[in-house]
Amino acid sequence: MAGAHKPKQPPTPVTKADVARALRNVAAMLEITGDNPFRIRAFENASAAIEDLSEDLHAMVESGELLEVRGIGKSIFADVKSMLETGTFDEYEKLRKKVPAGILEMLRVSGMGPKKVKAVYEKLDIKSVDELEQAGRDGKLAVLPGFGEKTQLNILNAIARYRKYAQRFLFSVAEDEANGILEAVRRVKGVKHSLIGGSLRRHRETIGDIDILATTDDADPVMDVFTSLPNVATVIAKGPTKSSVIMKSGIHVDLRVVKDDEFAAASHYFSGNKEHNTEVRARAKKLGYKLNEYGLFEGEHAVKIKDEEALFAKLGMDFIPPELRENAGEIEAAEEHALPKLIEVGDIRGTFHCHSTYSDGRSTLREMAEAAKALGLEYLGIADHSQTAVYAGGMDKAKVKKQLREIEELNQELAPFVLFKGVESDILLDGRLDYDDETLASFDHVVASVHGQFTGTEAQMTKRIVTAVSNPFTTMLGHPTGRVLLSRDGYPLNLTAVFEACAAHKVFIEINAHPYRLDLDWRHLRTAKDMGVHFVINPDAHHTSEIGYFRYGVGIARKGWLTKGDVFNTKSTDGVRAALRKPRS
DNA sequence: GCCGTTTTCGGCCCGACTGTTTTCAGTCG
Repeated sequence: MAGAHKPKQPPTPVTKADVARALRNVAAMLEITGDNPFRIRAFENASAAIEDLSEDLHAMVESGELLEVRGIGKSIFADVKSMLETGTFDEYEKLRKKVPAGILEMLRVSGMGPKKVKAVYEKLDIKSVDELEQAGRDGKLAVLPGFGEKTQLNILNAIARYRKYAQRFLFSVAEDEANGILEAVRRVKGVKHSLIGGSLRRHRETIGDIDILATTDDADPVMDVFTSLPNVATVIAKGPTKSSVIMKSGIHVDLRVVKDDEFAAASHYFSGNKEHNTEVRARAKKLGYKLNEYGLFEGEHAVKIKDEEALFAKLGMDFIPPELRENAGEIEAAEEHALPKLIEVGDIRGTFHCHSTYSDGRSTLREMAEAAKALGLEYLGIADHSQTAVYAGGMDKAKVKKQLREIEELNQELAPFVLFKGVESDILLDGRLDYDDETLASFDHVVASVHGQFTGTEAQMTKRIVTAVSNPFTTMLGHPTGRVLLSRDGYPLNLTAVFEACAAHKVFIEINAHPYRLDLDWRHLRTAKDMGVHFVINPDAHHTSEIGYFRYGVGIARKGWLTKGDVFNTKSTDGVRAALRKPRS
């Protein structure tokens, strides 16, 4: 019966992101209809669980494996299955009839929660952000019960901010802003500890807002300094323990202030994602404690904790590095003493995939080499664009010869520092590389990358990349999915097939560390590693100032649970040289 | 709706700030 009204098979395959969005929308609509809060959370949790899956969703539903994922029970499993097969599910359709489409958008306006959205919808028939703005201008919001002049003004301001800054910020941009604020906070007399928390400390690839934590016995001066920083555009809230501002850049910043002996609990509290924190607090409760941002409590009395390490120990866990605090299995691993020893920036001894003035780089080979040396690196892999990349000044064969000669001369002069000879070869439409074998053989390494014609189907793009990876001259797969953060999704790809090919042909998968890319995504690293893939962290530098980007890639590698041994460019120069001399078949 | 050394029912994390309130609801993280 119900099936008769279901839409037909959707025209495009339903993706993981589609399912996660649908579940999140269900949660939002349930909030507005005033459903059981725990039921709402179940849908939110399920949405997050689906979003973080690294394996193929269709396969997991097919095999029933999805039921093993924490947060997915029988009911939501059925919803997901229905969504994959028909494009929707009953609960979703039922709610969509009750809650008009534009209403969910209003939830994204800061200060508009489910109750207020429901109130303006029911009392004023407001169904969109546009209508909400109009009502505010007409003074209609202020007269609603529970609303007032101030609330109306706040909503109008929040709409303006929502319009201007609906987007997120690159990690690198947010980090620079946060460091500036942190410095100012640290200079305030009486501040003992301070740190950048939140998603920045977890090294997320994009950042919604900045969280800063400071400890002092006298909060007022810190809050005064913070809320009157020259780059602050608006003060949203100011209290003795928490203040919020919007910077001129549009980034929202929270400052939390606690007492010095509360630092350990607070720094944990302000670093994990919501799910990690909820989970750890539940663990604490089970052990008879209460955990909040001020400490770990046994009844009324606070347990003395010196640092985060001691806090985890009290809860029967090893220290969980901040990057892992995403509730992705780290809590269980910490209890079983099974967390990996994560790679560190200092483990990196050189890096590859760097451009020079031979293609679209802005620094010469010599400048690049000297900058790498100054960073303490032992080697640098040059990989300028290949001849098809005309837009980027790609090298024809004559230019390649000239560059290789210049590199050899520089190596004589700069030894023991080494420039490795390489190229970033375009992967052509049929998967071939961009030079004849003789030219390819003259390089120490070949980074194979897709730079154009992204519009193929998943099957076509996968075949194209697998073909390139199977080429005996390919050493590394550059920016594997081609995404550009905040602007472009990657091309459709069967990553499982790509990982298989890379493992089989011993091709390194690049973690492109350029702050705009951070590709491969950290969510896939564990799966790839389990399939036997090794990685290389490359800055994709086009200027001397960009070589150091590899540290962003290390952050991503850490989020993906990688160790020093998983990453090629932690090897010494000799180790790298030996590995690059792989047999050409 | 999910989950289980609290195990198939009965729980489910915790606190700060604002604005509209005469004691607290709503929102946020």
